[in-house]
Amino acid sequence: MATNERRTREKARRRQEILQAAREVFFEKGFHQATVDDVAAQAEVSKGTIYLYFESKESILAHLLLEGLTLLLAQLNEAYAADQRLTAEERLWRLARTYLDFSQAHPNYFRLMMAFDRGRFREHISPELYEQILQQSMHSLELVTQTMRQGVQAGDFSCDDPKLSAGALWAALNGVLVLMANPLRRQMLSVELESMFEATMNLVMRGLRQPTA
Amino acid sequence: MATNERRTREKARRRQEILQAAREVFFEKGFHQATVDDVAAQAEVSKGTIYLYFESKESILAHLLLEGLTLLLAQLNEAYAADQRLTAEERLWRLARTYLDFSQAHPNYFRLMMAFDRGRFREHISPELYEQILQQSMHSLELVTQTMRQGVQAGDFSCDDPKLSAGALWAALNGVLVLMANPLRRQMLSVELESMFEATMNLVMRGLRQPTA
DNA sequence: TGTATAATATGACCGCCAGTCAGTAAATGA
DNA sequence: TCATTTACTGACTGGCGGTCATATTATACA
Repeated sequence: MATNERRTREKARRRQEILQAAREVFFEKGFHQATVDDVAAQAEVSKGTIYLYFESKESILAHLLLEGLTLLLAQLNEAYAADQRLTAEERLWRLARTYLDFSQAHPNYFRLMMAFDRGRFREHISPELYEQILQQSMHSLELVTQTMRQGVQAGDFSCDDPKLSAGALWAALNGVLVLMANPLRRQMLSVELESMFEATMNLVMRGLRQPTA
Repeated sequence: MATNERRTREKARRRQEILQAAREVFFEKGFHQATVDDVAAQAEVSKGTIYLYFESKESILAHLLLEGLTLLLAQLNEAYAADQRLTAEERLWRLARTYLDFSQAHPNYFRLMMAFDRGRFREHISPELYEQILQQSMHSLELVTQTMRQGVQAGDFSCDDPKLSAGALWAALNGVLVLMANPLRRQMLSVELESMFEATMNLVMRGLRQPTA
């Protein structure tokens, strides 16, 4: 009896349809403006059905975030593995550039990531989902940490703790991307994202090259 | 007739009472959990009265943010002006440390500042208030920029654009403070805020000292 | 002091929305 | 064909931000 199998498939498809509808509605109107009824209408199901597939509005958003993280991780992986002969510094630049590009190409996903760090999600989603989200970002960070180690081993970098340095780079980039996402901040600093990105990366890179005091 | 004067005074006092109540309620329960009725109850007025003094729930929050920014600016000013003989590098460390301390001593104010950067306020508050908030942060940043200039003039730093470097430092610190505010992120990185702060500052400082390529 | 007027405060009420659940429809299997 | 499980529906509920007609209090003036 292949019925069950088909059922499972159809259920997964319906779930994807809802997620697709949510992506369109949330990214179009913004999470707060968009209502679950909007999503239901877009997905051409009733509101009740939404809640058969997702536990809450926030949970839908969290699944979108997971999508975004998976996409980002894929791109970072690609950047990381593209050329085996890259120096650590070149690799860091590539990873950072990939992150920058991602934030520009998928601002909505990026916003979700930043919202996650601010901790609004935790209370509204299952621990399992939360764990998955965390895992994805840990994998991404691991690529940076590995590159730090590579740099230390090659004698290019001198840092006591690669993980710490990776975290610092990550945090700094987050800060830049969030800050420069605001048009009025750009105006206030009279500078565009690209310049700020390069300035920050240069500062950090020079710091990494320098011998530890 | 001094009646009007007294009226004005009492109105300002009532406004402060509501703000005080909002501070307690919002910081205790969190902005989203707290209701305007909660604030009204705490302030011992009716809900309607709240709306005689503030245009919206978000507007109250924005005024609290302004409070926080004013407090921060005062502390930064103090740190900046404390000792005239400080080198630029020492000053930057003091300013950064002051910011760090502020974020720890007043996490709720700090959260508001970060929320502001995410841009959720703009639609809900008056342009004037928005402008004031922006002004406060510009003043704060100006202290950092000035210090950068000092460093360049003294020959300690070599950076093309002091404002840009100030922005980079600011953004990086924001990133660190936001990231490390999340307990699970600290766990993920197996590091505490203090270490991350110093690591990031060291990276940036070394970058500033280095001659530009 | 009494009364008209203005300033202030109130809380019942409205519209909106996330989330629920009793009921309906469709698919399955015997 | 009919019983049972599965999938779906949308009217309804509770809660909250915000409003406004009404009440209360303070002031001005005779």
